[in-house]
Amino acid sequence: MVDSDELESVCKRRGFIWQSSEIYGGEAGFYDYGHLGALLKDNWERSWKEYFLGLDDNYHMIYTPNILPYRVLKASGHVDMFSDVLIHCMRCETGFRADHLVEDVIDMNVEGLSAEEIDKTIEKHDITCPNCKGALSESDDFNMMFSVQIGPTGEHKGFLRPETAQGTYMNFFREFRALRKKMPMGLATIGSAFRNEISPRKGVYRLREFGQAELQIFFVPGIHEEVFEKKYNAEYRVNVMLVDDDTKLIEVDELKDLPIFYKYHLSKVFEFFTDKMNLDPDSIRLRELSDDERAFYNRIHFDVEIFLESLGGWKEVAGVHYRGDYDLTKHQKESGTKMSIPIEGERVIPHVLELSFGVDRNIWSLLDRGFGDDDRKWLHLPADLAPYHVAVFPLIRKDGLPEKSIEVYNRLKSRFRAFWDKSGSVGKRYARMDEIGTPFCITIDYDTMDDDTVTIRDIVSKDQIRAPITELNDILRTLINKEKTFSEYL
RNA sequence: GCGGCUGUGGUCUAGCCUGGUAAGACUCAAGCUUCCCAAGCUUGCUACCCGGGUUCGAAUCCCGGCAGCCGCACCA
Repeated sequence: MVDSDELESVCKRRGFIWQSSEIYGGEAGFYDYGHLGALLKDNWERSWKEYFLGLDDNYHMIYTPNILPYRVLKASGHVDMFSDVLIHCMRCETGFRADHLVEDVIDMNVEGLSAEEIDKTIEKHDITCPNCKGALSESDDFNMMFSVQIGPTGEHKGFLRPETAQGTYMNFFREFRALRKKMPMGLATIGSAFRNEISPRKGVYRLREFGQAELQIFFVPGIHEEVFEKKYNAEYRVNVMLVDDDTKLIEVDELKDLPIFYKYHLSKVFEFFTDKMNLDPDSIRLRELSDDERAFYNRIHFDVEIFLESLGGWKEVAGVHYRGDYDLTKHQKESGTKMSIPIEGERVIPHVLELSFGVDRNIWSLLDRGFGDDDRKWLHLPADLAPYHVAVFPLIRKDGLPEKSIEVYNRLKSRFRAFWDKSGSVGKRYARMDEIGTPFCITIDYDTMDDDTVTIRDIVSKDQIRAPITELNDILRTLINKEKTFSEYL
């Protein structure tokens, strides 16, 4: 059982994550990454890039701005759809989402209606507060986007982007040409997105500014799927929960109604969590969303959920969304810029498969799943993601051991993220490294002074091996890259 | 946004009811000690969420704000 108070305490004490602007009392929905959190986040992002760009030679990274002009988000539908019409009872003050209230009472689809239209509907059907039958206020449009004024007089309206994807969609055609018209094409990006959540809570899980890592894959169904079919492994096993069903581990090919391009990427996403984040398959599931839960433009939608005790259960950390041609069609129509590509003499607008990851939620998952406070407090992180790969200590602080340990540290620090310490006892230093997830600790003792060998201590087992200083680079590299396990060196 | 609870060194807590200039544990830093898993010793840094009010005097009582937790609502 993860003690989330203890985990939070470690995060603050050691330098991972804490509330932003805290010296002024803080503001809900914003978090800072300290020096260890920043290392962990950078490492996760690097691993994500290596893995997902590695899926295909035509998958690439791009970066686009945080601020988008009004017209972009008008075209994407966010100005109209990314908002809630709120209403409250004038007697008992209870607040409601106006569209839900109207739908409950008169059974009509009010999606996309403006505040004025909803007010008219409420008046027409004489709808009152479901709690106390009191009269309802006029409804109020609440858009989840942060608006910004661009330019000296603010004459250009814009928004902080509510998702990183729109910047990518707008670049589809330029990159299609720059990449010499090769399809399928993948454009990935990592960056911040902003949503003015009504009630951000649960630490880093619902933020107003958060990181997204997204890969948008462009292709034309029936034309460009061969690439995926070749890579697809029907026997790959994934943990899924279908609508109205229990969680079960099955071969991905048993997901019969899904196209291969979808199953291929779904299984690769699952593999990222098991192989790169080292999460137990039992703690990960792919959950199919019902029609109600899915955004209207998503044709197929599975969320990746991880069981996080600190947040009370299964929590969404990523999603695989088949968005069809919705986005490119909208941008072609509103911008007047061609988004279609020539296929057998016709022009076709490509479809999009989106792999979307919440960066902060993924970082939190590593901390939650990795934290143990049984006999000791320790973090079990994948070695290549840990803030430090290796720490170097003198066993005791005399007889030249500290100087020798600095020599070893200097040999390692250009190749690894290394840390050197001499304060307290060696046990204390191991404990400190346990707490921040440093997988390996090297100790210089009296034998080192005779024969230039050192001990390497493993965070998981606390076992030690003895190795010559000259072999440290190779041993650490094979351990961090998982070419060999620690026990194979025992 | 509504209701309930809460806010004290880096972390976690005591003190608050019954106003009189803050205590402990751990952590951290410097040093001593120490031949492998938070030992011990010495010294040291660091706090009453913010603002206003009552009072000779406020961590303590009152009001307002902010933040956090729980519940409701929300989560394109």
